[in-house]
Amino acid sequence: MPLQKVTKKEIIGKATDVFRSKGYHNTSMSDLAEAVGLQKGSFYHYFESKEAIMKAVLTELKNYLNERVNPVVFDESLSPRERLSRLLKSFGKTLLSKESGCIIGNITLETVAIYPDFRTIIKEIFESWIIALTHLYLSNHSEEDALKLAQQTVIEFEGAVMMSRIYQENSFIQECYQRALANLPS
Amino acid sequence: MPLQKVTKKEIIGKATDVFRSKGYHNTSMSDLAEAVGLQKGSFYHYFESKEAIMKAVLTELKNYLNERVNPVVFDESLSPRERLSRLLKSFGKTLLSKESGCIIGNITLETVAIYPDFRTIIKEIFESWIIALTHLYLSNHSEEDALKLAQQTVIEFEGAVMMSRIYQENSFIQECYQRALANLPS
DNA sequence: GTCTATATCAAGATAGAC
DNA sequence: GTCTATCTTGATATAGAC
Repeated sequence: MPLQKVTKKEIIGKATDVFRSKGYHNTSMSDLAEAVGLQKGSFYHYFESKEAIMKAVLTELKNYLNERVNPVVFDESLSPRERLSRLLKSFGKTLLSKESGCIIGNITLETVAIYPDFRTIIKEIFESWIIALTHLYLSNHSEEDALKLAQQTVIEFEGAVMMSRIYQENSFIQECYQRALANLPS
Repeated sequence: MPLQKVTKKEIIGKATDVFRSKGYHNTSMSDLAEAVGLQKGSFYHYFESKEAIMKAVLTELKNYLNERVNPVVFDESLSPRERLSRLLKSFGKTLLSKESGCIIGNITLETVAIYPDFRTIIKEIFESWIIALTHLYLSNHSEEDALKLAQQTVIEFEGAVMMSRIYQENSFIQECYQRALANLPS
């Protein structure tokens, strides 16, 4: 029996990069197979369709963010500002690449109208992120204001990533981080 | 000689709607032809490729915004706040649809890494918009602040449109308008 | 579990009749 | 200027050998 070349988790990781840089419709099953060193036919042993692998990528992102990234907001040994700083940095590390932008943003605009399943997972990702941010902003804002600020931070994050790709410079994202931090006491 | 069914301008108008709702890669030449009531083969009489029609759509948007939308910022018979309000409304009317979001945002994330020509036109669109917004914000801000606020307004606009599509509600865009208006004296 | 081979279909684009 | 017919390619997906 032949050697197993990859694990499902490894495939999901590589597929994440491919989808982020090429988008959904412009990514072929060959692209995905090649990225993990499999023949196209072999790829179907792990995922039955392109929709299935995309869903697995989104679900893995959601789980990772909920288990490894969002919980930092409850670390009371750190100042709210420090927690926000770490949250934003981790989010960037998980979702962004310098050349390709945000995988969630890229996939959202391309698929939200066509694949309700994708939209559901993406919505959950944004919802937990907004909850985490709201928790931090509550340290010096009313509940209503904290929620609005959290939504605004997410909105600016995605908008800034788009602008950074058009202008090919990072300053928009940096300033977005700074504005978010300015919402908390220093 | 056969009847001419459509003009180039009409095609560009219909194609704008199709590209906005289906994106670039998921739009086929058949989709475009069908939208204007032509056979696929006939469509090539007007545009030699999908890239060409997309470029024409972006260029037309750019020209329309520069000639018909952005100039409102120089209408000194109106208050800066009223001018901003009209500018934002016209931008929305030109670029957005309730179901499909912003054509510029949609096309940007999908093509910016692949088609430098698209990126050039899109960048010009954002640049003129930022210039127009900066002009308005100059009425009560320093040059540096006005530019930052203008960039922030654009960023929030695109981010808010994305969020409004995920959550399927309009409030994000409304609040984005309100925040922009709050930058000017009432 | 991986491979090669292949079925099926739709895409972008062209040719030529009217 | 529009049509039908067609070429060519690349896509998703499946079948079956090893």
